[in-house]
Amino acid sequence: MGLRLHCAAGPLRLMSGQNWPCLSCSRKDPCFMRLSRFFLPTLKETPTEAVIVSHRLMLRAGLVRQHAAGIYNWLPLGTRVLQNIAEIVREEQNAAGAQEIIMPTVQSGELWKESGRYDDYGPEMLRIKDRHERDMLYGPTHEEVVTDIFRSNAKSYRNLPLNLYQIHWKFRDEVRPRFGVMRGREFLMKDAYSFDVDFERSKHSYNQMFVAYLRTFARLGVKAIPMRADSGPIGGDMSHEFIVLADTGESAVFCHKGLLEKPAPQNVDYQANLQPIIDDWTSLYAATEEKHDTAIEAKLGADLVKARGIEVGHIFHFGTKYSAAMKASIAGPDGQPLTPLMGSYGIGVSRLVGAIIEASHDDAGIIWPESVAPFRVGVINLKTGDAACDAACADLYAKLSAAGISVLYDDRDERAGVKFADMDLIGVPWHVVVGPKGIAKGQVELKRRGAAAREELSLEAALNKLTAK
RNA sequence: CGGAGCGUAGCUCAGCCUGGUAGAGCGCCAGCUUUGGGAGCUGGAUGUCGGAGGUUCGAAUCCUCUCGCUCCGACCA
Repeated sequence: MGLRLHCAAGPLRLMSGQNWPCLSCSRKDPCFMRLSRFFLPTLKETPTEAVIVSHRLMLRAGLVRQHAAGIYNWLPLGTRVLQNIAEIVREEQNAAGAQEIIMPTVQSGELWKESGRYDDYGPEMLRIKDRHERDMLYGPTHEEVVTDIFRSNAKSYRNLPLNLYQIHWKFRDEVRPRFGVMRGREFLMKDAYSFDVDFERSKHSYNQMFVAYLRTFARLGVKAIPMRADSGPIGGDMSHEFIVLADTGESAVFCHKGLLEKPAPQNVDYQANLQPIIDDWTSLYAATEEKHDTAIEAKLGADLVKARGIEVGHIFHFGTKYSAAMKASIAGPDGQPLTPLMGSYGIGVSRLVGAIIEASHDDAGIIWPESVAPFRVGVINLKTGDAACDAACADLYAKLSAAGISVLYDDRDERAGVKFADMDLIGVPWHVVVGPKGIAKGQVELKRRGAAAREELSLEAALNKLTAK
């Protein structure tokens, strides 16, 4: 069997917009790995610096290591999860009509002086001087840059509508970074920016992102509830935060229980009027701690859900704030200058890794939703060196891989307990346990991570079951 | 940025008060024994005791400065 260790994931993958079958590299074949060759430094004990469960588990499961306060190295396992999340975000952005670009991480301060934010932004912005003493900065957000791209390249209303997005690293010099990647200083974010000719079109762009977000979070395996957020002077009702519900969330949230069961929109035509979908979701009460209304909640009675949540997305319309300040006007249909209306739409990609763990874990470790799991299936060889076990595992490994399923094969010469513990800790969704007793009867065990039950079945039956998904 | 605390082996921590030349458990390496939920025994490797300066015959320990990290608060994708 050809062992293809090609998944040395590169950061460039995060920037690409192509739909490769392998989420971790440019190869067309699926990713799989023998654990004996995979760089997975797991920890039995919890490092003292980690306080919340997702941070603890990310360190213990070997996803990340801290480099400096609020700045992390992503190890192979964490990188795979991050890339899986980014890929789902990317697919849904593309489906909604947004186009991927890459803007600089280091920006010129000049643009920020134009918009007025160079002075307004404060010490959260990391300011840098280059060798010529020019004011540079590590981008905390990209409204200025994208507006500059727009004004110097879009000429006419015919270029609209336009929605440009990137999945890129940002830096905000938080006073107090904490909670691991949930509130780091450097973080991976999807940020999209829409340009439209008038309010109605702009609202449609907003609605497109709203729907794309509902679908994105559903695919990521989390419940994210849209909640009305502060919108500033121009936004009207066009500002929403998307909050993942998790018991350990940082802030309290209140919502109608109907929102919890509402399925994400299917087969969306993004050109059609999306307003009914938005109205359907926003008609039910949902509010964060700061904005909640006890009078409304009293009327909801048993329909009220009190929970805790983590903000993972934020969309808002801000009209001509930047396009006007930066003189980004184009020719309108009547030949007169037209200042486009803009919106911006963020998803905290690296924060989502933490948020998903907060929402999905148990005492033994992480429980990944299948869509973001670093590997879909873990094959546990209980007795490495036993001819029958080795052969069965090799067979499973090859066939699962051939079927396009990412698989992690624990071929290490370790005790059973260590293998079970590690596989639970890193949260692989499906475990196939191959031991000498079972193999003698032609059987293996199939177990779903998080479920107590194990199913004994033949090797073929296990394969069929896993490849049928 | 206000308040508090911590830096000793890869991880968790003891030693510091009362100075005497570096420790434990886990992990790692080798061997044996084990083998279905983080095994047992034997042997081994590993530290500029965060850094700099000072006091002293002698500093992980006392003093000064400095860097880093964490927690609580205010603030945020």
